Amino acid sequence: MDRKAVEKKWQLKWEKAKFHNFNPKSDKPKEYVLEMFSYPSGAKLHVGHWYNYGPADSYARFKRMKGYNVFQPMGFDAFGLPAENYAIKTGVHPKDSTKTNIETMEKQLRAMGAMFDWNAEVKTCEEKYYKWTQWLFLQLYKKGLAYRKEAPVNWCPSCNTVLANEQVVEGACERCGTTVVRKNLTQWFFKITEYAEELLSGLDGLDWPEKTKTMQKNWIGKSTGCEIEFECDTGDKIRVYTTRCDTVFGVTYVVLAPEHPLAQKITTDEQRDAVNAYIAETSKANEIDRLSTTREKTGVFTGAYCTNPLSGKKIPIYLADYVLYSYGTGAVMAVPAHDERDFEFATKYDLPIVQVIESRSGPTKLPFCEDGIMVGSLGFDGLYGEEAREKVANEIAKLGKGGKKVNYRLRDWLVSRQRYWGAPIPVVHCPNCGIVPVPEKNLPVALPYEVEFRPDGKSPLEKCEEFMNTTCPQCGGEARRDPDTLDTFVCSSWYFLRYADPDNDKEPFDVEKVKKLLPVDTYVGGAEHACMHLLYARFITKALRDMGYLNFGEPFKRLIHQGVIMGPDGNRMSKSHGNIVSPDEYIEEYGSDAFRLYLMFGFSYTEGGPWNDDGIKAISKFLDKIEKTILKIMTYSEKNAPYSTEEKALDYARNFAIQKITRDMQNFSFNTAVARMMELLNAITKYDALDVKNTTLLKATVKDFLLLLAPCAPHFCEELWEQIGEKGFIFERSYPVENPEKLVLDETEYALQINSKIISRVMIPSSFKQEEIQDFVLGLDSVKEKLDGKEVKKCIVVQGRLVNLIV
RNA sequence: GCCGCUGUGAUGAAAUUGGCAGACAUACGGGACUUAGAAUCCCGCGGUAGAGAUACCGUAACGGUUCAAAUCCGUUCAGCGGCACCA
Repeated sequence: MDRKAVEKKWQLKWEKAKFHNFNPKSDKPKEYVLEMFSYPSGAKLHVGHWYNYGPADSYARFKRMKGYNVFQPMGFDAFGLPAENYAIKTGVHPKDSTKTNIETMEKQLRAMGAMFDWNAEVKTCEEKYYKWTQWLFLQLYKKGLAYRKEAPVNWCPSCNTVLANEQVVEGACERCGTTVVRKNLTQWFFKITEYAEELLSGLDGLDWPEKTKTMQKNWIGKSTGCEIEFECDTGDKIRVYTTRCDTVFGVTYVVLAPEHPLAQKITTDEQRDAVNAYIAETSKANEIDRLSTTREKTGVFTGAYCTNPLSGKKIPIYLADYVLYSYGTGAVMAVPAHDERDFEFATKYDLPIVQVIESRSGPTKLPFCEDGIMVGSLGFDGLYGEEAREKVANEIAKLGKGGKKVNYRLRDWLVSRQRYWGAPIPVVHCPNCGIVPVPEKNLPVALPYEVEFRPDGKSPLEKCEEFMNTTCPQCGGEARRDPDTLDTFVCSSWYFLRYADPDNDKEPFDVEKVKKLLPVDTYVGGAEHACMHLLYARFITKALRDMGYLNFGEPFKRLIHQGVIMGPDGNRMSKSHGNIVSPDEYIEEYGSDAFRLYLMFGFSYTEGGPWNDDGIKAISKFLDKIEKTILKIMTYSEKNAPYSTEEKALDYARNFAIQKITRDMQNFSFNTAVARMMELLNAITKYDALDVKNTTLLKATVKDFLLLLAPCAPHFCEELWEQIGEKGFIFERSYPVENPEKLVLDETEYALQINSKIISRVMIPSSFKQEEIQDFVLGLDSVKEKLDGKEVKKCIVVQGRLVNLIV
């Protein structure tokens, strides 16, 4: 078979018949199969794309044959840094390079032969799309879920530009290697923290990899503790957050983050110089240094004191940058005896260490950070762990000095980027009215083409006067636009909704259409998005739901991560490793079906692994053998119809394969599914070698075989389907369903064990029940011989598996 | 440092979730057909001992639970991924 010609032929036929376009009128149950859309890079489709899209498409095709109305769209996550960086390097405008790249990739994706519904295509850099991304921003703003505040950004002093987190590699600029510093700019945020609790609890009901759920859980980082108020001699009140309020009697000092508003206020005159110097010093330190655990702790005494509300003791107040202003209250109570960090700090600055917790088992070695028994804590002595914390927290609440509190590690999502190639933030800054959102009817705020995007310290858009100068929608006076663009993760946080209604120019999507298609039934993509895209998309979905646009809160019911295909050397494929494998030559030589099938067979889908092409030739031969065998068998005339042992065996193999392959396809266990197909082909060949055969059964089996294989080798199977004289597309046919009767054999092989050691295998009638099996086994001569007159104490029978005699 | 995952032949991997370890392939070895084989077909293929039937050992290492462990529990080692002063 000329595979390349055959691929072209069927791709054309499918397209002509609009065979892959979703039919909204169908009464079949819908199945939304989605693969993460790709970034249009200049290079060709790489093995990773193929590995993501090929097998996932086979799944979609399988579901179609199983009777679902499948929707499988594809699009491009087209805004973003790489295009802009490429432009800076070469001078080619991002819009132009992106357009060309999308054209090439689209062509390649079509050549792959996946059943993408190109009618639903979405490109996030097009006005007709980002208009609605901006709309989304405005809705969040209206709801109070988008706000502005000053925040540190990554700044490269050499390139003179803001960097995205992805561009900071080990604390240095990805491009020039200069150490990145912190710089405070006013930034836009989305209040994802508002949904922290639901983002956490919603995970339980999802059919997602446990690993990903755990990562999101840790990222959200719920912590249950207690806030306690310490009153300063100045009258100011310092609230601290702690998860160990049972150690409150061991507090020997209180620490504020250097940015804490009270830091300057409470400082005494003698300490003022030292404190100012310390604050100046720490503000210079960059994020990376500051967050490093190995860094030695530093701090400074403020000269001020406060009072422990429970013990009444006076304790000093320090500033130290090991306390984060952005978490909890930005202040902590230090208990050196029961916290490693406080212990280290107290040791360095010679502060008292007071033990108030005792180990339940063995001696207590300080710092002792586990749960223990309270000591030296007045009326609380003797209490342990959770109960102790409960009682202390209640007491604090009773005193009006705080109480239980839940905190999350999750921070709000910083969405503004001082970059060019993104959706402009639809906001106007008016000298009279302040921040004014652009009215929805004026959307999109179009991204201008003629812009100097080479970095020189300013946001690229800020240099474009035509863009920046506008009038205030509220007062009509002169005003300036916001020069920032939105993080590309904003664009990708709702694209799966737009697929349902991609050409709507009245609204982001028709609510009814989305209700019908969403949520996504199966989402396939890389695990690297666990705490970014997947979390953002969940947040946006919940926010839109609460605004009344959606009737569901979780966008992706089932999630599958394909593994990573590494270079042959076991490293991640990259230019710097020089280990990139291109699919093209393989497709040229063996065809896209063979390549896809090899990807499915050679790797465990969710594991991936180093590339190795040893098996691809074998897959190609497998296809050749199928072709040869099937075409030969289909020429047989149907006359003989014996049905005995061999026929039963073939029928068993056929139905066994149907059962297992169906299960494996459903579970994304593609390697075993293909293995079962090979087994079935082996059974067919074996039967075909007989002199007398039931050609009716054989031909029916062969047809089932083709139907089973079709999702995994679509062009190849369409062609054979036609060649054996069938009408219409093979994908219009139903996937075979096993006949359970044929799976029941007269006899089943059992393993025979004596004292858990296998002594032999025997065939036992399948209909036998426990006792019958036992009697049957004990009656065997070989067993009697082995038992040698010993008494059988116990007989364990595992139906259909084994018999274990304990003597 | 903390959290999570993984560890099975020469190789990619299977194993109905506690029930015959190594399915299905690749590589390798042997044979058939052939002028020839990188084509096709057949046979073998975890290790050790043995001519052989067979026996013993074997799922990173050690220990435990069980009639039965790759699978469950504990300790250790190795690799990968995530988080990284979150009080």
